[in-house]
Amino acid sequence: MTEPAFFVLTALVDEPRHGYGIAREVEKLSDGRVQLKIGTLYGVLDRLAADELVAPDREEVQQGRLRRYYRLTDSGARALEAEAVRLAANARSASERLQARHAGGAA
Amino acid sequence: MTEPAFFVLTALVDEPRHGYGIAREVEKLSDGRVQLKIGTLYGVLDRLAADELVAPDREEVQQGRLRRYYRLTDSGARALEAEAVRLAANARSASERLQARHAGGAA
DNA sequence: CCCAATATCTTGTCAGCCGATATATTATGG
DNA sequence: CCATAATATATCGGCTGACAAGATATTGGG
Repeated sequence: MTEPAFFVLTALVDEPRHGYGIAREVEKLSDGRVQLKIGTLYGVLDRLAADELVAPDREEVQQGRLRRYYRLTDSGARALEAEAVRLAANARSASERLQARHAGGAA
Repeated sequence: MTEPAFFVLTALVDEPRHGYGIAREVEKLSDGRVQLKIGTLYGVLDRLAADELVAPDREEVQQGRLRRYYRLTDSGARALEAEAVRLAANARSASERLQARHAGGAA
C-alpha cells in the first residue's frame, strides 16, 4: 500500500468524508507533515474504490458545491489495520537495530 | 523515503554488507515478508550513495567473486531514525483511530 | 557438462505521485 | 463591480522509482 493511500484510509476511519475534506483531515492528523496533493488524491480514491477498500457513500450539494462522500469498507478497515501493524513492525526493527548500534558501536 | 530504501538502510545498521548480502539480510529481518528484488536493490544503492546515506566501504574478492561492500553513514543513520519515528507515528495514528471505531462504532 | 548458487549490473516497462490546468460557486475586500 | 481566495470537482503529462528479465562471471554438485 502506498503512503497516500494509507493516509486516505486513516482519514476515513471515523466518518465518511469528501475528497477535499480528506485532504484537510490528513493534514490535521499528521500535524501538517503530510499535505495530500490534489492530483494524487483523486487517483488514490479511484484505485481504493476499485479495490473496494473505500466505497461511494452519498453526494450532497452544499452552498452550490458538490460534495462526493466516501466511506471506509470493512475490507478497507482490515487492510488499514494490517498495514499499520506492518509499518509498526518495520519501525520497530529499525529502531532496535539503531539502539544496539548506539550501545555497542558500529561493528 | 521509499520502503526498499528503508530496508536497505536497516540492513546496514549493524555492519557493512555487499548487495547480495543486503538482500538476504532484508529477507531475514522481515521474517521473509520483504524480498528485495535484485533490479530494485542496485538502483536503491545508487540513489542512497548519491544522497550520501550509504557509502562504498571496501571491495573483496572471495572465491573469485567480487563483493562490493557498503556501509551506513552517520547521515544515513539519522535519516533512518527519523523515518522510523515517522512510520511509528503513522502506524499509531491509524491504530488509535481504528480502536476508537471498534469502541464507539462507525459514525 | 549443465545447472544452481553467488555476485555484479543494465535495460525496459508499468504504476503512481504530483504540478499544472480547467471548471464552478461563494465570500471577502478594495 | 471586479479581483482574489477558498471550496470543490476532475484530467493530463512528466518524472521517479519498483521490478522483471537478461547479460556476465565464478564455483561446486550432480
